[in-house]
This record gives sequence, structure tokens and C-alpha cells, in this order.
Amino acid sequence: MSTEHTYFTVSINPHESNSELSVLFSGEGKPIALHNTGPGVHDYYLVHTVHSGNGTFEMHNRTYHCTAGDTFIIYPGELFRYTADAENPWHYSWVAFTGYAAGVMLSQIGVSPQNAVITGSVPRSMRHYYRRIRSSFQQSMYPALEDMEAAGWLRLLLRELGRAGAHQVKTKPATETEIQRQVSQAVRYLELQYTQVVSIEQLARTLGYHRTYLCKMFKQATGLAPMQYLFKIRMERARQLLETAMTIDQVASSVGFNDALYFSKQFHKWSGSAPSVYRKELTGKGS
DNA sequence: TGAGGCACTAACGGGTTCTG
DNA sequence: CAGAACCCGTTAGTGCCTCA
Repeated sequence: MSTEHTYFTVSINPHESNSELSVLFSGEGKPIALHNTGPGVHDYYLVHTVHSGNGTFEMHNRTYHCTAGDTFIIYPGELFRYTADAENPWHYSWVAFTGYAAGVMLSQIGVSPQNAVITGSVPRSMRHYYRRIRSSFQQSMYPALEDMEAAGWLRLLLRELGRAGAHQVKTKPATETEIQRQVSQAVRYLELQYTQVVSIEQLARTLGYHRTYLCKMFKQATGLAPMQYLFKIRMERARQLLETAMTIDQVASSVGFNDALYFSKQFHKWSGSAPSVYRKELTGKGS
């Protein structure tokens, strides 16, 4: 046990994953009075929930005084520091995670680097989810399955946080017009159908609008034309898939390109490197 | 003001061929 | 297997306009 903690336990995920959400490690501890972590920067998200006691958390030029039921979130690349109280040092659990959907999920539960604390969760149920995440890593000879299980518990934990901070959760404005609603539908459609051949003409017909009008409204709402938006989704997804062992051909067809050569051309235009070059640069960095 | 038609231009998408 | 260059038909984006 650490001499700076009266209680300390941590479980590490042995599986390396590039999925949308993946737990890296999780732990629980009770640091000694005035125990300080940071200033520092992480390259992953790190969530702490306070079960009892007090402490302060600093990030993005803000200081938060946290107590039982509060959760603070450290964002990748953000300078942070947190310190246990002198009189009544906190007892907390933490979970570190990564994944391309992590940022969106945190945004959906109402937190951001500028507003990185959620108050009012039930310490008992939160502690339960942290324990289930840790126990995911202690059971089988199949690390990939444990990774999936831990990510599942993490989702439930985030849902619990979202409920606790319901007043912070983003909701759709009641004043949304019919066309704004249809543009949201179109966005959703593109996000789900990017693996298929998509026709804007067909999409507009499905929503009951003329193609030119939908294009105009879409651009007004998102800042991008429908095809540009689709292109962005496809390229970002392709970049993630290039980090796996898939061939260029498989990556191309996975993001809606029937022709790998054409995909290669488009990826080069978007990222500045051809897919194979991008992959080599990645493995170069990794070694 | 919302909806959409017309016409023009730009970009896309995919085929072919060649190269490393 | 992957990338580059070129070509060409198709499709998307957009400005301007009319209509209800």
C-alpha cells in the first residue's frame, strides 16, 4: 500500500483497445491529509467520485471544493491538481478511460473542461459501479471480454452521473423548428449510414424536402454541406481503423468507399498522407 | 418566410493504366 | 498490394428566382 494513503487499491485493464470507450484502470483510495496530486497532464480521461471527506480540484483556471457525492473529471491535455483536505481528507474511487466516443459521452452528461464537476450523485451506487469495473479485470483468461465488460459498467456509471447532474445535461430546445428537427435527423442518418453509399437526393426525398433546400438548411445548421459532413465522419473513422490491423481495402469499404484507390486519394487529400504512410507514421511513433 | 425550381459550376466517384 | 495520374460521366452546392 502507498504510504500516502491509508487505503489504496487499483486494477489495470490488460487489454489494449482502440474501441469507442475503453477503461484503462480503476482504483479506490483514501489519501492522507493534504496529499497532493499534480500539477500534471494526462493523455486520458480520469474520473474521481468522492465517497466521503473533502478536497479541492483545480483545472482550466477553476478551483472546485468537492465533498461526498461530487465527481470531478480530468480531461486529456488539461493541466490539473487535486488536494485532500487537511481536517477531513477525502475517500474516492477513480476510473481512467479513453476512446473516440468518450468526449461526446461526457458532453452528453453535461460536463466539459470548463465545467468539470458533477454534484449530487449517490455515493453508494457510484461505488458499486467502480467496484464492478475493477472486478471485471480479475476474472478470466479473456482480456478482450473483460475490456468489454468494464466498458459496459463505465457506461452505467456515466449514466448515473448524467442522472445526478440532470440539470447540467444538454436537452433539445423546445423552440426547435420542423426543419431544424429534420436537419438533426439528416445528421443522425449520415452518422449511422456512413458505411453505405449515401445519396443526398435520396436523403432529401426521405425527409420530404427538396435537395437544394435541405442542403441550404443543413449548411446553415452545421456549417458544412451534407457531403462535406459525411466526408468528415468517414475520414475520422478511417483514421481510427488504420490504427488496427485491417487492410486499406477493408478500411475503405468499412467507411463507405467501394474503391480503395479512390479512398486512398481522398484520405491523402484530407490528412496530407496516404493511408499506408499514415499507418507507418503511427507505428513509427508507437515504437 | 418557407419551400422549391432552374441553371451553372465545382467536386465527386470510379475506371484504366502504370509504377514501385 | 498500394499509390499516382488522368479521364469523364454523375452528383452536389449555390445563387437567383418565383410562388403560396
